[in-house]
Amino acid sequence: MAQKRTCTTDCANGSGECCRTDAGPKLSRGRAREYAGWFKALADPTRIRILNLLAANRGAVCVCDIVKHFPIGQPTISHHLKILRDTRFVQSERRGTFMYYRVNRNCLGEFPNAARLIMDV
Amino acid sequence: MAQKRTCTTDCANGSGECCRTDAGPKLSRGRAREYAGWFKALADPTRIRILNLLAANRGAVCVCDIVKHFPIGQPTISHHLKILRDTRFVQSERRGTFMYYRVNRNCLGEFPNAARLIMDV
DNA sequence: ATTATTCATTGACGATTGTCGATGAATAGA
DNA sequence: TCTATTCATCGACAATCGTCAATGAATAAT
Repeated sequence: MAQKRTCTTDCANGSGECCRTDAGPKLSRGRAREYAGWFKALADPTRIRILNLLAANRGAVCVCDIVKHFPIGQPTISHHLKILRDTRFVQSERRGTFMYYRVNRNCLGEFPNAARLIMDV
Repeated sequence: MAQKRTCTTDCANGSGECCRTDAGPKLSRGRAREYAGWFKALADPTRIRILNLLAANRGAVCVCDIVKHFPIGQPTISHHLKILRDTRFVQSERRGTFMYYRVNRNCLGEFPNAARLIMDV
């Protein structure tokens, strides 16, 4: 019978022995799902460029103008805008028949916060 | 014949008229794809919690210890670790039969940079 | 009212993703 | 060498995603 080998996960106490009390994730499943959904909204090149387009324009931009800059159809742009709006990366406003979108600049500050919460303590 | 209506995308010059020169995305398709791939690596709750687990442990953690903390199989954990490693969110190191993973803390600083590049200028 | 325009929604499709079980490669002890 | 263990890879499956064409709701001009 072969002797049971043990891994030697480094402990915080620096004992160098196998860490029987190694820490699990501190983030709850729910919060992880929340963050994942947030990152998922940015996990598409088209959405990133839509966001970048909105940021490049000082004011709000109407959908028809957004569509002009992409080689995909209007329904798809609307689909992406909905995802960005649901995750609060953009805000929308109606003016008559037109829908205007602008980037939500508050989200910029949220990035470092998210990083800290995931990667720290 | 109905008169053509025009949208009134806000111009930087504040003219209030339809902005015929509204800016397109500044980010190239290639760079957008690069960023999207980066965010895509974080677009899954399990990967976020793996990252969080690694960050919660001071030293490196071997795969078998990671697996203990999740209700999914070892091949799936390995799959997620590969994605996190390919995107440089984690680093791996071999010690005998065991593979040890640690979080790459440099990535923390990259978050604000990415935010600025996407949402600014 | 009628017509034209903008934009969101629907249903459908291929492609991608997360998961699994099974297998294979590498290593260490007997 | 032989056996046991760890971990990565493969093939398969259901679920999700990005895209499209078609349709619908809302608004404005005639």
